[in-house]
Amino acid sequence: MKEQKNKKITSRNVDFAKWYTDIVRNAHLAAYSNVKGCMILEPNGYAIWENIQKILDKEFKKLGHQNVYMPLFIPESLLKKEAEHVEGFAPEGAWVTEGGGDVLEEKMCVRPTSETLFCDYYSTVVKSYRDLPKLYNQWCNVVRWEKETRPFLRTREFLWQEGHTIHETAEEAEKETRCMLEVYKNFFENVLAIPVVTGKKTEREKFAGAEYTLTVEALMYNGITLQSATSHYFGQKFTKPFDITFSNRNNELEYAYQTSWGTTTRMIGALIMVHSDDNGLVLPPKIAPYKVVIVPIGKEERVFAKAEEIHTLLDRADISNFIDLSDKSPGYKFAEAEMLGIPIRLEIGPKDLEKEQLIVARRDTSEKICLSLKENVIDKIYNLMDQIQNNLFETALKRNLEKTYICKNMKEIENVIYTNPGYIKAMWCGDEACELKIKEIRGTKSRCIPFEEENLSDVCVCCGKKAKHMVYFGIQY
RNA sequence: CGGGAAAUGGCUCAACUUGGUAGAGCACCUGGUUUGGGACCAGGGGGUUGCAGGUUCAAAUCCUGUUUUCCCGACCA
Repeated sequence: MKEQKNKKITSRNVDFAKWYTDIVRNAHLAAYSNVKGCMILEPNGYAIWENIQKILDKEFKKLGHQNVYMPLFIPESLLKKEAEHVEGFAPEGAWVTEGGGDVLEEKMCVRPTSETLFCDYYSTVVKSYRDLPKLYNQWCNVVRWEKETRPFLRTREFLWQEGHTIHETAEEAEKETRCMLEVYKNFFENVLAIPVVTGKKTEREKFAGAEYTLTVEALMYNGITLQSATSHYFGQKFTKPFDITFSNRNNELEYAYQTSWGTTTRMIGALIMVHSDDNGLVLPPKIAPYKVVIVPIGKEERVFAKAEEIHTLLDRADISNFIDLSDKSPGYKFAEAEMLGIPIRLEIGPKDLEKEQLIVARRDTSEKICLSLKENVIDKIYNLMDQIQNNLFETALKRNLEKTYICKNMKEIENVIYTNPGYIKAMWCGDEACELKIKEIRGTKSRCIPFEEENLSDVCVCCGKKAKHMVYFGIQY
């Protein structure tokens, strides 16, 4: 075989970190800027984000949520109202101290998250149980001054959505917390084709200021875990300091119950690290900006005419696609389409016209098949997109299971983490000291306590005392 | 924020050790020939060497500071 020229990216198994950034750059998802940790989202990356927004937003609205927009700045006094919250976010605050050349009387934090802004607003508009619930969400950017940054996975500025809801009863708010977690889980599994583990964060790992935090955890190709979405139950922890009261059905003044939930552009990083390969990005059809690329071979007019015909056919079926009319060789176009992660490639050349067929290439398996033009092309494409979507999910799920280990003692954890990392299922006594001890092993943290716990053993993996919970542990981005 | 490495046309690198007007491949533009896995020929454009100081007759090269990127830790979505 002829040696491939212009081989652009580092192999995934040689240097995973370099492979990752090579994909980010070569698939034109994002570029670096002059500000550390602030990236330029390029059209291909932003288009994925737009699809994420479109699909999630629809789900949120189906459940009665409405979009709002809060200010970018939080006055210091407001941020400080809930003690745990301010403590949690203090190390990563970005502050504005001057405006228009004058030093500000009160410095302002560029929002790291908007709980305090929503609370401040709710305190003025919630009067009666009749005003509840408020089911608000906002799509925006937030800033957290991270020490170490990585495109998509950890940036100082990132795009996200944050839902903030406020309810009449604890039950209703808790139901919302759980419900939104399910929305995320379904989105990850059905749209992004990323299998996830869901559960509750330990006290140590929960959101600063929450009663408890529910989480969606995903496992990357290299066995590193990624916290991918969270849903928090606040109870009255914010409504008390912010004095959000309402007259309940018994005409008593009561503090309201609250939730918040969010997910970020980090998901794009997960898409790369779960599905992509040495040829570039691989995208599940449901999230791919373009589902199909048509590559005409040669310059015959009848070939272009057929390509146009297929293009129109796909457009009418609402399958986003384009014809690659660039002045490149077919081989170049194939490689480029693979780098961009387009799920399906159609090749049309003179030979195909003779045989009344198309060549269909799958991005996920590299398989090429002949598709007769006498058949229903659209049905076949729909069908193939489903197959690709399912295959990506199944492949990832299979890998997750292979990378899930049961550990009964610290030695076993060490062994897994240092040789072939992944999810570690282990029993835990509930003591933070044990969590910290486990963290000494390459930063292994508890990911979550799953909703369905298994009884792997009666004793804690660390201290040997009576176990309270089964916990997923792992190293994380 | 600690420890390490790096920054030279869009990309990958050379020139730096020993200071003397920055060079190649790929990419890009023009014309032509091509087209079933990263085509070929000919011509052409593009860099005050990350930024700011300093040393020197002279700095990509030596010195200081700074910014960004990558890797390993600590912190976190």
